[in-house]
Amino acid sequence: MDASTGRDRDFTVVGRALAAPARSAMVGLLMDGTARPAGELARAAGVGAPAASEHLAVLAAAGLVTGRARGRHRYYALAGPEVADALEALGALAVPVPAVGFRRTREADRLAAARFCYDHLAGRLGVGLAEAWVTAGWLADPEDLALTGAGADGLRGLGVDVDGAVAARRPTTRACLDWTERRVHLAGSLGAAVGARFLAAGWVARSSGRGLRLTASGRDLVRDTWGVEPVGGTGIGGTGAPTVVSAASGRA
Amino acid sequence: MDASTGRDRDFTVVGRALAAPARSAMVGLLMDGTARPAGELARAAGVGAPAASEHLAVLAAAGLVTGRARGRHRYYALAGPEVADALEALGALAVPVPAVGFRRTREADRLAAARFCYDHLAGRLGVGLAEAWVTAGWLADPEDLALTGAGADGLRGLGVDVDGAVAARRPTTRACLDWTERRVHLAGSLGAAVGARFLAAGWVARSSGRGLRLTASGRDLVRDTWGVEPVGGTGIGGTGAPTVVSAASGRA
DNA sequence: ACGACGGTTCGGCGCGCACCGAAACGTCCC
DNA sequence: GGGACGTTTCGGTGCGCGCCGAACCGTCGT
Repeated sequence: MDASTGRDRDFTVVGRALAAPARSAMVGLLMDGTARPAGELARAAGVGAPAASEHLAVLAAAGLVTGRARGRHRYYALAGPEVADALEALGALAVPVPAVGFRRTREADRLAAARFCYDHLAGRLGVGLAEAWVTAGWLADPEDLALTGAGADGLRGLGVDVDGAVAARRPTTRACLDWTERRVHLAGSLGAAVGARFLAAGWVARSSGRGLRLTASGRDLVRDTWGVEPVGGTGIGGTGAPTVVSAASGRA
Repeated sequence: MDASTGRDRDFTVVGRALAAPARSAMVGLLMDGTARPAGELARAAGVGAPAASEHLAVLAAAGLVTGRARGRHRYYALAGPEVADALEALGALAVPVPAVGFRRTREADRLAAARFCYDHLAGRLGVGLAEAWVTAGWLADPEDLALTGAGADGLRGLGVDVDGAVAARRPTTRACLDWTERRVHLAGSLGAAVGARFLAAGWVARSSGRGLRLTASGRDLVRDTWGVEPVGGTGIGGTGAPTVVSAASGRA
């Protein structure tokens, strides 16, 4: 309250909300888009139930999460896709963490290869698919990755509930910036539908938390159909390997 | 330090950094990409010099700002474009502020119309130009808004230092998500060059802080050349008015 | 009806942070 | 060189936040 001329956007509320390690951990757990009961979040954050309850109240007040009572549990989830997007962008800043040590690097590598971002595919798999579908003419490449007619047919052929996605109130397609690849992947209701289909068809399987493991059938599918190979070999060195085999640059 | 399986990205550091109102105000001031001495930031944030110095040390430790001593002053600026991007994305979350009151709404409206985002044009002007240049074939529309040959010629014709921009170490073009329009505008070294040119040519003028005022010559230029009219009438209602007159949707 | 269980609210405790005043350091000006 | 000024460092103080234990409310099971 005060200060100079034009008051800008105030980062205080969301900053305070993310400041506490326990809250940061909770939000990190919810980044996969799932809704989890307060007790589980408390256990994961390493705090007692009362502290967790207050933390969740703070997060809710900041507009980052919402809670819905179901039965005698209370399920908390991220308030919306835009929250996941902003957090994803924030994550791109925090990389300087050295991240040495076996478990951490293995885990970080798995997340970089394929993971769920709120409710859609991300990581090298996500950006690879998005780029391949753009070059294939399934997605128009303006900033929102709009779905083309060919794309609707193609995705329907994969078993994706395209019609349900376009009927949803959310934007059908949106571009979400990836914090590992620094390139966009497909979000929005269609992104969610694609993610759900990949999971239901057994092309990907949840590993730890938001991490995803590409199954054998999924690996074959994405490699043979679109030339995407997100499991870039050793993984040492991280972001290096190119995602798509076929050329994606040049004229659109 | 602990907790469950795969430790995710940690929002704690940047969260803590943005938590204090004084630090948030300082960062807000630096969002225009300028470098300012510590004393000015202290005055703007309403704290004493010692507190400001410590705040800036915290921000520097979090990797958000960098300080360079020049003479007996010490100039602080955002650490890089990616910081500005992430903060811009964060700003999109904080909108729920009612923002009634004359001065605030007028100022917010000016910022929504045209402003500097770190070092490039943003607001309706920024996204309008980006979209117009995509439809004109100056920019390829993949997520990075890559510069085409025609775009290089066209921008050179406007007096933009295109060659200096491509020679810079930064990425030449990047897409930056706008928090008022929720659409992308042109960032990267080319975005900076465009912004500098617009300022030098007198097409825009700095109003308060990062706000920009479109001059008469600039208004004529963008309207007659690309059909962009960022000064959307009353401004009441904010985001409503379409930015570009010519159709931007449809097939790419 | 009762007890078990998950969640929230209420006091209270302790650490940590934000702020300032005083002093030290470095640079510019005369 | 001396003095002024901008900035940082150093102690020290006070408020606020994060945590817990205990108590209170609700739902589920029987």
